Amino acid sequence: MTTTRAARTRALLQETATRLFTEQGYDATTVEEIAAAAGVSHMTFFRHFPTKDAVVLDDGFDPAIAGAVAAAPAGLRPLARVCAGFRLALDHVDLPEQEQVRQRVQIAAATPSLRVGIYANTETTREAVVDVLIADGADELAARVAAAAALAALSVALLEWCHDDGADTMRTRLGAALDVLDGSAA
Amino acid sequence: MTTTRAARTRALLQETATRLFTEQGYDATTVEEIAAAAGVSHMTFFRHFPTKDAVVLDDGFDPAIAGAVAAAPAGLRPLARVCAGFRLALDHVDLPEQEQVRQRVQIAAATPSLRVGIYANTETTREAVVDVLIADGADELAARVAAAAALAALSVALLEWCHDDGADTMRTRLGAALDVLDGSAA
DNA sequence: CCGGCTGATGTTAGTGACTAACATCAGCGA
DNA sequence: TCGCTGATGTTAGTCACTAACATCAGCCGG
Repeated sequence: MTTTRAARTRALLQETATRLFTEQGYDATTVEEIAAAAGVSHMTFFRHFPTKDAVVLDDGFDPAIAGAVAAAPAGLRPLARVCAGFRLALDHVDLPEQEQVRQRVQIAAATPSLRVGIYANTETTREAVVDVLIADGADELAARVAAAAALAALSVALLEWCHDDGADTMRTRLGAALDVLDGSAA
Repeated sequence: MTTTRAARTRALLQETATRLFTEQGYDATTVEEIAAAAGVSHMTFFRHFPTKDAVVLDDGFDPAIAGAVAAAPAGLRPLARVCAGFRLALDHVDLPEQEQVRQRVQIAAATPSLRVGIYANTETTREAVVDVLIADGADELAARVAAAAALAALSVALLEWCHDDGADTMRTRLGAALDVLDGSAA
C-alpha cells in the first residue's frame, strides 16, 4: 500500500492549490478552479479540507507541542513553562519540508484573511497546552493566558521569518520570539 | 443635531442584531433577518458594518490602548512596557456600558467563528502598539511579539471574564491576565 | 415656501464558499 | 467474479457579501 487513493487526492489538491495561490493570489483563486485544475469536483475538495483556507493553514506540526510542554520542568511559572516546552519542541521536531511550509506561510502572510487565520488555527493546540498546565495545578486563567501568549509569539515569529527572507533560520526566529516572553531579551 | 440618521440606523441595527443573536444564536440568524427586523434592507446593514461579525466584535475601545502604551515608562523591556501601558489604559478608560459589552462578549464566547474573530480584531491595535515600541528603539520582532502576546492575554481575559459570570470585575480579570505575562504571578 | 443637491436607502442581479441528498464508480476481499 | 465500501460526481440549494443603478429623505440657498 504505497498511499491510499484519498491521501493522493489530498496531496494533489494541496499542491495544486498552493501553486495557484502563489501564481495568482489566494483571493483571486476559487475552489472550483483548484478542483478543476486537479481534475476533481469541488465537493471532493471540501471532503479533504473543511474550508478553503485549511489548505494553507494546516501545518500539522502543532499537535506535538502539547507533549513537549508536558515534558518541560513542572516547577516553572506557567509562561516560563510553556516557553521551555516550546523550545524543547523546536529541538526535537525536525521541521520537515521547510520549503513547503515556507511557501504556505508566504501565502498566508500576503493575505489578510489568512493572516488572521493563523492565530485562529492555534485554538486546539492552545486548549491542549492549557490542559497540561492545569493538570499540574496552574490557575485556569494563568494557563490560558500563558498558552495564548506563547502561541501568539510563535505565529508572529513565523510571519516575520518568511517576511525578511532567509536571513535567519526558522528555529532561530522562534527562539528569539520566546525570549521576549521569557525575560531573556533586553 | 441629536444624532444623524445614519448613526441612528447603525445603533438600531446593532441592538437588533445583538438581541436576535442572543435569542436564537449567531449562526442561526441571517443578515437578511436582522435587516428585516430593523426595517431596512440587507444592503443598509453592509453599509454600516463591513461584515456580519463586526456587529459583535466592534468594541471600539481598542484605539485608546496605543496611546496608553506610549505614556508608559520607556525604559522597560517591550513586554513589560506593553503590560504597563495596558494597566494605565485600564485605569483611565472608564469602560462604558459594561452590560452592552458583556452581552456581545457572551455572544462571541458562545460562537466558535467569533471567538476566533476576537483575536483577529486586534490586528490594527497591535500594529499601533508595535509602532509605539519601535519608535522607542525596540527590536521589530520583540515589539510584535510583545504586542501580540499582551493582546492575546487581554482577549483571553475577556472571554474568561464573561464565562464565570460576574465573580470578578472586568478590570480585575484583565489585570490578572497581565500579571501572568509580567512575572507578578506565582 | 420651493427646487435642487447630497447622502442614506432600496432593488436587482450577481459571485463564491460551503452543505445536503443522492447517484455512481473504483478497487479490494470473499 | 461478485459484491461491498469508501471515494467521487451531480444537482440544487443557502448565505455572506458586492456592484450598478434607481430612489428617496432632509437640509440649503433662493
